[in-house]
Amino acid sequence: MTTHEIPEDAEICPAQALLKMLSGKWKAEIFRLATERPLRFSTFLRSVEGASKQSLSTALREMENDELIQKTVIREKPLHIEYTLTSKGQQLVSVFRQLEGLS
Amino acid sequence: MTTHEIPEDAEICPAQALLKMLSGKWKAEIFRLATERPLRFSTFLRSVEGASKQSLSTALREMENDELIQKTVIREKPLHIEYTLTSKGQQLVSVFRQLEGLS
DNA sequence: GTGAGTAGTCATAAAATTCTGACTTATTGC
DNA sequence: GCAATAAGTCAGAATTTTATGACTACTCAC
Repeated sequence: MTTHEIPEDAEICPAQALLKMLSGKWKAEIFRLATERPLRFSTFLRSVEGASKQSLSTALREMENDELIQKTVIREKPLHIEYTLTSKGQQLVSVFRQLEGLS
Repeated sequence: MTTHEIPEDAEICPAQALLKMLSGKWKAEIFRLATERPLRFSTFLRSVEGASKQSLSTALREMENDELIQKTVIREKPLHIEYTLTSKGQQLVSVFRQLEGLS
């Protein structure tokens, strides 16, 4: 059968793709916090009630793959990791800010 | 205990609220189709593979409550119902269009 | 080398979301 | 009245997402 392969992930609409990248219980919050300051794994868990290590870990990895955030190892007093917005992520911020004007 | 009531739905960020309104398996697609032409219940079910009556019904009701779409009874040849974007919904379209410019 | 802090992974359990299929109500054509 | 179309609702099943709790690995201070 030379089925006319319907692409499994037929994302024609960029906005739709973006919504998918930020869907899930914690991704929007992760993104928002990362706009304010570098995000750390344990800090997020402590401050955001209800979130689990597992979900956070998965969300961070997916957002990294989607190039919304990036991971940096900080070799300092307490060695740790920081997640910050990529330039792609930063670009979204200005679009989101416009939303705050609307009704 | 006069707990300093942490509002259960502390949606301070409008962008976050919007993402929530468009989260779920079919809402983005519903929204996108509604930007193109009035949306009908059975047409959606026929054209979008995998969607169930139940989910569609729920999604439409929620989006109506969120004032993204509105429901109109069309008293014509085959009496039917049309879902169209509200002005609030329309406003979002221009914001989404900007997304298409980004990487 | 022991203990504390940071950042995870893994298997399993619980919870939330979505689908299935039967049934309902209203309108229209014959 | 009878069948067809449109737009649903409802209970229960299946699927997907998220949470739990135990455990690992690395670094640093003592």
